Amino acid sequence: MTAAAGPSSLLLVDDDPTFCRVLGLALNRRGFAVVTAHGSAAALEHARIDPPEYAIVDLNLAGDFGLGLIPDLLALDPAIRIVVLTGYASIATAVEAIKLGAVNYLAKPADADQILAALAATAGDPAAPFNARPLSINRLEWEHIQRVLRDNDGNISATARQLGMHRRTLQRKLAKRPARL
Amino acid sequence: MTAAAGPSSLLLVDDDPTFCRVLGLALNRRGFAVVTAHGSAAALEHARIDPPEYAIVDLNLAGDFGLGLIPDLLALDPAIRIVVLTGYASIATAVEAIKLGAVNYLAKPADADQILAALAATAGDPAAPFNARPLSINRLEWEHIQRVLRDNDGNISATARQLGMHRRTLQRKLAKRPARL
DNA sequence: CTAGAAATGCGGCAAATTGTCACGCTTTAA
DNA sequence: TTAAAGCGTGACAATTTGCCGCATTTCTAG
Repeated sequence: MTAAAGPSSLLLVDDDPTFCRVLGLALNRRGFAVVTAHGSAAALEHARIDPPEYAIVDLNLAGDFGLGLIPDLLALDPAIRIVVLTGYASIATAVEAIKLGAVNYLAKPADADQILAALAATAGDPAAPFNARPLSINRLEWEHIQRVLRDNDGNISATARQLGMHRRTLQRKLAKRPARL
Repeated sequence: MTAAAGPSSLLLVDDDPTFCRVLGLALNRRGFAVVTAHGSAAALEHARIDPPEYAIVDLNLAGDFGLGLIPDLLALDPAIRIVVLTGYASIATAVEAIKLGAVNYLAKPADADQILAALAATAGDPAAPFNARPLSINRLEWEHIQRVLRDNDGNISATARQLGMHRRTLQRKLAKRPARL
């Protein structure tokens, strides 16, 4: 990675402007020329004009624009290395994404280093270098809770239901960690 | 599938003789010429003598022990349609399996019909089933553990350290999960 | 406007999980 | 061939979770 000759171009597709901006900045700081798009149409438009080297596609709850976007992007340029990122990960969609041509598939939350490693991953190379230290179990749990909580507009009961955990337990977890990241 | 011209040959690779026999019978009843192998070596031997049309590879151990079998089989005959079946399902290994050339990846328990559907699946032509639900806390934790464990080549002590959890606890989690899911 | 439904924030207790230490036994490295 | 690291296991205390109930406070129709 980290091209020695000029910055690599990267197309970031995600509905959420905040997430887009944060991740975009982090990638920028690591030497990528980042372009963001908030939908398939905009993403394809960008790619048509100037096909990027890499693409990060976020599958949010909104329809299936994410998976369908993969072959569309590859049709414009088969060399684009696409990584799928989603908070609603499932094995079924992971398999589908890879079959459609994505080079990797990550479940949120994923930090910039994990994403870079995913972009660099080569097919079936178990000896791939791993540099990023993984999130602790607790941290991972916290991130996930926050994300789902946000999706539910702060509704604790609904969040607990979706997470398969008791409402009381969720309350206690939230109370125990007022602020931290 | 239901092959139109004669029984299709299928290689079933699984350590567990009982599971092998049960599934083998079920597939036989559906018109497949089933050959079973209880290990990579035996599987490759069978495949070398007479490459099957289909193969079902069971990953009984977390990690890439079984995954390595995929390229080996495809090297003998690139036309083999391989489905990976495992009780230790995780997104990380699913992605790896597909990249290595498997046509599908299923989590146990799966019945014969599901497996047949998986064998028949064509690359990216069916509408992707999009699971519009976030992962449960337990599921997310499991996926993460699998990923880190893989990064550490199965080293439980190192994985526990990185995850900020006690080795004993990790062992208990690993021992408990495979039974379910 | 108002009754019923849903959500919230507690307290408490039993059940399950985790942290921790200890011991014997393989691998792996030096 | 030692020394260091890892693995599997048992046991017991410390925490955490599941699950009850209940008093308030929001929604959400009718």
